[in-house]
Amino acid sequence: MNIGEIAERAGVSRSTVSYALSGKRSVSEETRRKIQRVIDELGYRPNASARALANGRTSTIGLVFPPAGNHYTGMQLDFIGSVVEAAAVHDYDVLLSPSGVDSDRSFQRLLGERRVDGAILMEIRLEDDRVEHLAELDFPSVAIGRTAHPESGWWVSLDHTALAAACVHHLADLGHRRVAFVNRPEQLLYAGYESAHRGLDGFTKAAAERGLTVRTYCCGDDAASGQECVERILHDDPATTALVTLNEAALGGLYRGLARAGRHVPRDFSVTGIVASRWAETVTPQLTAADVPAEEMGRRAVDLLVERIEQPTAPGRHHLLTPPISLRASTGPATGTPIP
Amino acid sequence: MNIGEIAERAGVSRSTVSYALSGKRSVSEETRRKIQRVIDELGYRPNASARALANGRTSTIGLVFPPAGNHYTGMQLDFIGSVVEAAAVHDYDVLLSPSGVDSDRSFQRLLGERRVDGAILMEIRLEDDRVEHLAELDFPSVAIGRTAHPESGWWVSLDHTALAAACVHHLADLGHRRVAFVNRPEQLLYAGYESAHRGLDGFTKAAAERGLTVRTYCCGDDAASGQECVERILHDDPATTALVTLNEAALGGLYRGLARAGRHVPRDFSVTGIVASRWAETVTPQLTAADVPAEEMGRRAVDLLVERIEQPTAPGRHHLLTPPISLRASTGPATGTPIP
DNA sequence: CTAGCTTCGCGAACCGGTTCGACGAAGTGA
DNA sequence: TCACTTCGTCGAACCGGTTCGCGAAGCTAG
Repeated sequence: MNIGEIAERAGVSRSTVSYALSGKRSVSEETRRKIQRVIDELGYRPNASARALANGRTSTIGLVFPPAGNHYTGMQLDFIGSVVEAAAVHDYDVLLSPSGVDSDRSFQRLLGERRVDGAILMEIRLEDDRVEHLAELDFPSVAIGRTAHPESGWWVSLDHTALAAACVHHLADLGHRRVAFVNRPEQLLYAGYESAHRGLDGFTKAAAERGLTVRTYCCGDDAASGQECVERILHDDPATTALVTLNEAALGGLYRGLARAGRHVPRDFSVTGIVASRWAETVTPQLTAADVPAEEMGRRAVDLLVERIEQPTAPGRHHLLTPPISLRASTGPATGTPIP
Repeated sequence: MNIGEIAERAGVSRSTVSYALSGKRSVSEETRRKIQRVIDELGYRPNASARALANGRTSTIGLVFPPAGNHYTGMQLDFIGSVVEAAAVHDYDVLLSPSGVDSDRSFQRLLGERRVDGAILMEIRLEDDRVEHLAELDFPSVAIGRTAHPESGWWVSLDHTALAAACVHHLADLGHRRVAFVNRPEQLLYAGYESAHRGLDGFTKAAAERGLTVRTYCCGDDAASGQECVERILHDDPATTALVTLNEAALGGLYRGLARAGRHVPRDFSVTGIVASRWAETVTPQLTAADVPAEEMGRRAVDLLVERIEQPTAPGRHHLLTPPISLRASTGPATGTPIP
């Protein structure tokens, strides 16, 4: 069943049906009703491929998300969900693209074959060839995160520098003097992931400012690594009384490691970091943290992308978000007498 | 840049280029090389919409997933990831469709407009009009979960009945006599979600078989609800010594509730259920549970769907999975002297 | 030498929409 | 009454691929 059949049954031409549907030229009320009746009767819907071919737009956006090898974090999940819902509001579908092992291949699929009108990129690196590549091609895209040269681009990002610094200040205000930083895995840091770098940076600078003694660690994205990381921290400096993390997936393991070592949170040891609220509330005691507003970020990314798609000449726009620290139950005043 | 330009530069016709690419007719080695050189030079890739229009296949599968209002669980996340990766192996892309508030609308988009060659449905109900609707249309689809009439369909499912029963037997073997069941939220049970129903069923029957005293509860998909649910359980029957859950998102809250009530896991109280291993390992003590093999389920669902798409006449196939219970640290022998 | 078969390439039709130019009918103002 | 608009509709071209039928050239066999 196609537009020709509708036209035939309604006794009009194919173009008239098209105009009746799109409203791009006026069609008399009478013919419009005749056409609509036939459409309703047959349950006709225009073929998406044909439409995309004819007018050059697919009404689909690509979501380039990290490979599963990296375990997904809760934040990514919330994010995907919010992108899909926001896209639906603008009448776009979302095509998932694994930027996994063979990222070139799926990139080619999305862009080269023109499957999507624009793309949202996750897991941005400071020097990100994907971002540069897309900018060169003048292909609409919005990054979740900023590269080292964010001035002119389209992106939505957390201010990891400021958030990590806020965590440090919070701990310093509570009297903590020896603080550890638990980052994402080593490979990600080496690969230049911006959140890992900027978070580390913000932590280090703020700690220096407050005269804290710090150690920084990389930690795998799972509970076992988190536990092992705490062991390393307490081994390297048993006088450590607090940690800051942006590794959501390791959080449960960090708590377990502290419990095993006999450190009570928050009495003997404070924990804070940058984590989606839903997960911060899952652990006991609930985590005092800068809540990642994943839902808002997804929505804003889609809004920006749609804007970019619809007016290709517009200058770059972006949102830098700095959510406040939500005080929950995982931080407290330093006792001054750490367990030996 | 299109196939015509390639043809022109290579000095051949458009059809020859097409055949050289698809290999559906023989093309001399010499012309093939000439064409390939031009293609490589220009970085040509055939337009997906045009191809889809011409041969009637989009090389895309739809993943119909639950609305975000329901908080996503970790299992769903792992699942989405594995579907995307498995699809990529078969050269399919994945289009996400929120079956949210306006599920009809997005359904129409996917199927009516022929955006996808087939669909994978999540969050199946015992009486699921989507499944029936697709079966009537003879549209290729695979369900994650089975309806009340699963005989002839295409699906991949956990045997929630058997798994819940296995949890009961595990607890009964440890000597527990008073056991609670923590289900998904009430609305989902009422709506007929199959995992909630079959899980409850398996639990109830096995408990009767072993002569246990049981109470069953519905619980929201978040930590706060989990905590509150434990309070209810201990209020209703303080002699309860164990619980079984298939509510992953409430798990952290269940643990917190038990800790608040002064019940030590597993000394005073045992917890088990049906949960993805990654999340079972996040809580402390780690959860003894039937591990949801989300990755395997996603892969199998895609394999089935591709099979169904490629041979439309094949009879229904399915996989019913019953992963074993992984013994971790959250269950132990009943003490016989519950805390008053 | 010619009939018959392969191999290789071409042109045209087709998939199902959108859009442009043209044209007849009706309406308007002088 | 005539020139000029406006309105509603149609036919044809186009988007960028795929596929079918045909025919030219080259080979083999009788």
